[in-house]
Amino acid sequence: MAAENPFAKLSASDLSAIILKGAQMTTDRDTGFCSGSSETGDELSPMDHSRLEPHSPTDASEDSVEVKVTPITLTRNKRKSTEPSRVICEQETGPLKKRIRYVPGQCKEETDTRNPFRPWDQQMPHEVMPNPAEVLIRHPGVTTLHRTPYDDVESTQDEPLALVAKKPSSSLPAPHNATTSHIGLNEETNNNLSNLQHGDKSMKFQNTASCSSTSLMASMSLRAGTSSSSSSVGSQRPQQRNYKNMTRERRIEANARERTRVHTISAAYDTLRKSIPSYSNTQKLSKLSVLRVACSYILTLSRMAGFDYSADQSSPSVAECMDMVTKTIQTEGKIRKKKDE
DNA sequence: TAGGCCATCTGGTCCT
DNA sequence: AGGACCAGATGGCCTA
Repeated sequence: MAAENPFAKLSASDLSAIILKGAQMTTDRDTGFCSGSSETGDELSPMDHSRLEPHSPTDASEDSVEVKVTPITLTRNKRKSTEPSRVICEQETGPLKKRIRYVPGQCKEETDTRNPFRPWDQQMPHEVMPNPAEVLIRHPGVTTLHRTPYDDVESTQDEPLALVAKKPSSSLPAPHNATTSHIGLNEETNNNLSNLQHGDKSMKFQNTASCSSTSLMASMSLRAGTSSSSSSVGSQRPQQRNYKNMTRERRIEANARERTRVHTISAAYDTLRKSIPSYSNTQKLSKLSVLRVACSYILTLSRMAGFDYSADQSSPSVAECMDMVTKTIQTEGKIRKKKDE
């Protein structure tokens, strides 16, 4: 039962029309776009808005209605914590970027194969992209919620940070000393120290062991599998497990799988992002915007093919769909601006 | 500087 | 039992 391709019915004129529409849209917006507060030319009239609202997936009210975000009490400022989230060591060099952004133009040669909808793109959507999970290279200063960065010259950045075997520091630092650097500690010790600072829920991992500084030191030798300086704590300590009796190693493996899974999803978003018309080459639509634009874009194409994929089966005209997708791209483009490169 | 967006870790649940 | 999927929590980056 092969699925019928609805776009197979598109005539050459239809395809050229929508391609031209998209190309014109991108070129027009590229030249005229500025910040939402200052731009005037691209603004739609209220009439246009009222006309298009019923079909627009970008209706802001959708979020407020369907996704009721109840304010969380006792929520502290993400960036203005009263106490430092972690101890910054002077030895930490380089930017503390959490992740390294992938810039296509820096990794591939310039080509002439361009998407008619996104003429600035360096490649066509169908080109095979490397698995982002494999491309991802972590910066030595990468910090995550449950890990603090460390500076180990023996660590290899080719591996996921969580899987890099760490050697214990030759000298044991005082765990509760505010001036103590995390540098040189192994991963689990960093976890513990971070947990202590953040009061994180992941301290469940410590349920089987006391959360004292002694256990922190013990975990250091446990993880490293050595008895260098903390052998006095006990070399026969059982492997730490969480509430599900999951070992630390299995937790790390699960984390890696989860990262791969999320990276796969992100890659799919990137593919979809390349497959839809966008506002300009200086912007990167958010995932939510990508979904919104894609929905309106698909609806437009389906209407051109003679189908009606609208949620309310209102059978909007192709012209209305064109306006809708244009407005969606405009609206979503204003939501987020990427700084000029 | 507040807020949006994202990546990451983690635990819970479901499925094979 | 283990993996996939999901949601919550949290910190970093970026922008208005």
